[in-house]
Amino acid sequence: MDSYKNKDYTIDNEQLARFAKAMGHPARITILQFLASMDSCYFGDIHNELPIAKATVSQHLKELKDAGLIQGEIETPKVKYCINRENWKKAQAFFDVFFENCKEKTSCCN
Amino acid sequence: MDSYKNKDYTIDNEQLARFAKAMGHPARITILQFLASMDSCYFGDIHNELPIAKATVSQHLKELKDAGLIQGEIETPKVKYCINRENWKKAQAFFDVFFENCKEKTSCCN
DNA sequence: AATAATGTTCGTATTTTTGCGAAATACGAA
DNA sequence: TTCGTATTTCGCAAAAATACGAACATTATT
Repeated sequence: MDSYKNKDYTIDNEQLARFAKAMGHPARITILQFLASMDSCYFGDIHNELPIAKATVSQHLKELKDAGLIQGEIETPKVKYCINRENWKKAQAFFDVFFENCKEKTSCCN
Repeated sequence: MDSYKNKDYTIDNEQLARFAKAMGHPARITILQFLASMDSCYFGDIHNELPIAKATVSQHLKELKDAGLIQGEIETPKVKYCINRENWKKAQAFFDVFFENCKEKTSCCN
């Protein structure tokens, strides 16, 4: 009998990967940065920052929303987007912890 | 004449997205965490932590290596992997700056 | 009611990612 | 030289990501 291996990913690792994946495209990084730098942010403003079609921008926004990093609010006839601060902090904490776990170790191979 | 738009992504945003993308899969997060927590880390050890085939592990390692987050060293007949600390710090700095740019603002929509 | 303004959704095409098993590679040991 | 160990590469398939234009939905204005 082979030794048992617990082979599932942890919830935390799944969550961190989810956040990272959402950030894994320059358009989405640009969107997040843009939103993080201002209060009022309509779809059109965001589209204006990017070298891609409206439909594509909309898709990227949907992914960011699904990952929880932003939120949208209809303000007819426009749509106002902004950072979801609660989850933003959560993401920040996840990344912080992740990177802190690689503090100086004496004997790594480099 | 339409107003000119500078529509290229910045190098920094491309780089950050690249790091984020590399971290955008639970297997790769798990690998990075594992490597960050120890000094000696052979392929087999890594494979043992994951619920996927060797070939797939090898692919994920390649992506992490291509993104610059890890490095491998042949130690015949094994291959020893470790965190690339230089780029790790770089990535950490990128994420830090990114998240810090969303400090408290008074009037966001949430 | 027709038009304009603002986004989203649909349909589609292309590329990339994820995953596996089998074959290949490299090399030390028998 | 053949065998076993350790890992990568190959070939393939399925699924997901990226991107676009066209069509649609909504509401404001004429």
